[in-house]
Amino acid sequence: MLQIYNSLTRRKETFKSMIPGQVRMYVCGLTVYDNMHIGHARMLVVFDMVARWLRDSDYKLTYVRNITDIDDKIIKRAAENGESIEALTTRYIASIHEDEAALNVQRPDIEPRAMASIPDIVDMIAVLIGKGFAYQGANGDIYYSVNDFAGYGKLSGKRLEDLRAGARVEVDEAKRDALDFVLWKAAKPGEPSWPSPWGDGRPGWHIECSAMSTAALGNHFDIHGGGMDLQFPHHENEIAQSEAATGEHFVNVWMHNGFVNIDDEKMSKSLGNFFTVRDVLKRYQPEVVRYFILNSHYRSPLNYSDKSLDMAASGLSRLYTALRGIKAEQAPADSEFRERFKAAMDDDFNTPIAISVLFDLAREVNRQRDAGGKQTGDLAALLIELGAVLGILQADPEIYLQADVEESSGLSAAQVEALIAERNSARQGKNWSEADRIRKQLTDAGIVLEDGADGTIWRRQ
RNA sequence: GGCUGGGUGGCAGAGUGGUCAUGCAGCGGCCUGCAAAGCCGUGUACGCCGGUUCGAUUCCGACCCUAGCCUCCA
Repeated sequence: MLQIYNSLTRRKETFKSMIPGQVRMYVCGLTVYDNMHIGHARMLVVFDMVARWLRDSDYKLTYVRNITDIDDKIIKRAAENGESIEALTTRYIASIHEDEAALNVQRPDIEPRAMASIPDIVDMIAVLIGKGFAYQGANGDIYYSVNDFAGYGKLSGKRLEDLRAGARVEVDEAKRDALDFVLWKAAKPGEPSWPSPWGDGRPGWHIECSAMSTAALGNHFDIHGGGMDLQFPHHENEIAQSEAATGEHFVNVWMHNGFVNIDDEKMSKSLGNFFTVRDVLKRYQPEVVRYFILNSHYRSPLNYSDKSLDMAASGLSRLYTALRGIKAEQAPADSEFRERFKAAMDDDFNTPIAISVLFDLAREVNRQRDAGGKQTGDLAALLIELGAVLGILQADPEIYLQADVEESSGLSAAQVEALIAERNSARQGKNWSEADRIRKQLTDAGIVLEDGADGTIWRRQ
């Protein structure tokens, strides 16, 4: 039985899908005006893992993740670059899709874009105005009236009075209440706009997700995800908009992934302390990044550093080393490892424990191999199969272990093999000092040699 | 100030009312020309102070420290 921590109730609950055997999930995607950083990668990998586990648990999943392609920052960036919004967003959507593919993140079933969803957005705003939940300010903007929605604050545990007491709430003459948020921004010169019953303009950010999720999945669906920072106000506002518009309960389970930190401080654009996925992939294989992310629980903070990535690389190498030189056979249907893995994943997607099961399984593979056991190939197949749920261990071990990255020490596979051949002829002549000299040269270049009965194999550190 | 979280062994990171997390690093052994990899063995970890209990890192209370949100943000 799958248990999921629900941000709405602040506890773990047994997951029960609305339609037996089917799950509908919406996740807030990226605003496309720059390359993605490791924090975005975490969100993508976490919900990819969730999607894989739901499918592995035999749910028919409809996974929707939006693209925000119209927004203040996009307009600003396009103006700075002197390019069109379309050119900017097209470029970054392509970049993000490339990074996703590198990280082995499967594409969502539906990837709606805000600009293509304007009619749905306008419709929802019209309903909100009609029901008295929204009004037009003196400046022409349409606002949501938080005082008219009784449940405002239920997701984030905030009360309107407390929010008003916060010193940083902006004062805006056009709003009836300082906490009211914009649904439709009246057109400004030089900015893109669309027609609406309230004049030309463009949508506010929050209404985009309400409209896109409802259009794709209906008024009421199973899971809504996103980063922890979206809980308030974005998700709170989505609830207010959608529930006011439809009169129905919006989402059953709210899931929020934790942040990636640098030196225990949130990684973010505004703090300027972020690492892009592209930069990190110059030094580490994408699978290392994926392993690093899944090696801690999705709700915990994750501290990024070279050291932690190095440690992740070491751990992943151990798993691949267990698979090295073994022909995978038939994964056993019944296995203690399989059961433990499932129990971990069913417990609110506890991937650190699931990975620990992989290590236990790798040890058993190694033992069996050392003992010449018949089950070696079967257990290796199981290790690969369970790895697939996490999106790891799917490469040929030889290829993974010898793969080069852009910023490496620089020895090509051919150079390594030439040096190995040289060393092996020295070894044949029992010229140990020469053999050790060559090995030292390789070690210094990050190449690890292993002399076995069938010859010498190598890998990158 | 309000609302959420978190403080675990050298490091990373789970978890639990009373023998095991797991990984990295370290140490000893086997193996090896020597290594590497692997296997075996190895570490009196749970912020502080009280309380409940036969027994608490795990439950309760206070305290200290820390992160996030309250403004765009995965």
